[in-house]
Amino acid sequence: MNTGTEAPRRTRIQQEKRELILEAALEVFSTNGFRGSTIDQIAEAAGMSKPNLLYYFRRKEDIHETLMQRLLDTWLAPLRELDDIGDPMTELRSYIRRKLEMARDFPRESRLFANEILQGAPRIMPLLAGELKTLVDEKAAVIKGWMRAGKIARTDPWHLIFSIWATTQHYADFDVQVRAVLGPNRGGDGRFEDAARFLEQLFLDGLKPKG
Amino acid sequence: MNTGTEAPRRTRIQQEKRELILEAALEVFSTNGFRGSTIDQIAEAAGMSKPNLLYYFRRKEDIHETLMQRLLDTWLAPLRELDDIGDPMTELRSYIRRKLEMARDFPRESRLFANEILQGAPRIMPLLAGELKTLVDEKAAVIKGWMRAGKIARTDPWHLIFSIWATTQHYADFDVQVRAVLGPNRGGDGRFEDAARFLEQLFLDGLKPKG
DNA sequence: CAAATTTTTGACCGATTGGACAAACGTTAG
DNA sequence: CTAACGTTTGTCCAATCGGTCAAAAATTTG
Repeated sequence: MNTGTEAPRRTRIQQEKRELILEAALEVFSTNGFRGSTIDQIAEAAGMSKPNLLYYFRRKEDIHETLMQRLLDTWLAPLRELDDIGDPMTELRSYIRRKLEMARDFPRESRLFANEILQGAPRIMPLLAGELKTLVDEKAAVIKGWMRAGKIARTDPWHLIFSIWATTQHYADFDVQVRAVLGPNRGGDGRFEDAARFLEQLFLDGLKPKG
Repeated sequence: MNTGTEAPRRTRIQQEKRELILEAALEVFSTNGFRGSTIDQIAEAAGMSKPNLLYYFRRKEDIHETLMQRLLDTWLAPLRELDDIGDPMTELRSYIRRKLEMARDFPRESRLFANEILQGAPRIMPLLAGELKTLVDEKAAVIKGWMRAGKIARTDPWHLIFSIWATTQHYADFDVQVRAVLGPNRGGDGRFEDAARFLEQLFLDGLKPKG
């Protein structure tokens, strides 16, 4: 009765090994990009032979695709949670905080995504112009409502969202540079709290001195 | 009298062809990363055969290295120009504007740099911890002076610089995503002016509604 | 237990990779 | 013209690439 289009049944071993491979592939892909990564690298990182890996994922692209699908769900979760119910300024502040926490806790996911976009998003272009655009447009409308209600200053909601993405993901994607510039003292574990404090002030009050 | 360590003398043809190769390599490296790019791709983009290309640059790494050296000079120029002479707020605003113009006019350079950092900066790490850190520390001191003088709000100067880098370079590195989300209307040529307006407001006043 | 099924691996394949090399070609100075 | 030098290319190479396959090993099922 298996038509070939249903979700495949998987044994316990298959589930475990697939997780192992995806974990290893996340590490490798996020630091070398898709074309820069080899199946051998992933297999070695996963502690298995190349043919064994190919038994679970028949093609290199299949691993990357699976990884990307999972990524986008969790990656956009904070934006999805941006809601119209609470206080706008609080809502935005907690969105920024959540995004920064994700950059801290899931830097590899951020870099995997950055690698894909940097190289022209050849594998997720439809998703960007479809699902992502829809979501952002929806949230931009929410933000516009806040502006009309005088709850936050009037600006471009789309570019506001871009600026939040850029500033928070910077601490994952450019982590090497951030740590190099901050040096051993300021570049330690505390750098994310410093960043959180700074970003909160930036998005709240900007840089103009208080009159 | 050539000791092998002096700067090599180059014919007119050599200079021209080397330029041609570097231009082609910038295109290829910036979209595929170092490992993801092949000499054949660069040679074809430069309109010459692979052995011919290797006559001008003996190794793939040599091309990338030359590209990176040139890049860093021009890339940090705007920050170098940040000076203590003018009005602080104006000075910062024009720094942001210049960085955004560079993201618009030299997106390939931005992506080349982003690719290198994303992959752990294996080839320019010493530069980051050396020359770059020195420059940023110097400018952070200037900004701190402005804060002490009450010219701009007190925050972390290093993270301020990061946020300017992140928000401006985002429009080069994530250009595909920006255009996909903005759509054909808002994502056209005007997007950089929209971004400029938004960033100016963000860094000046933040998002708090005017009382 | 034994049979059926799933998992693992060594060996292998054609294609592509970065690079070497000598020969051919073009250019220029004497 | 010719010798010297600079430029270009076809051919080749070893290493690595993504992926196949049959057979061995391990596991599950009856």
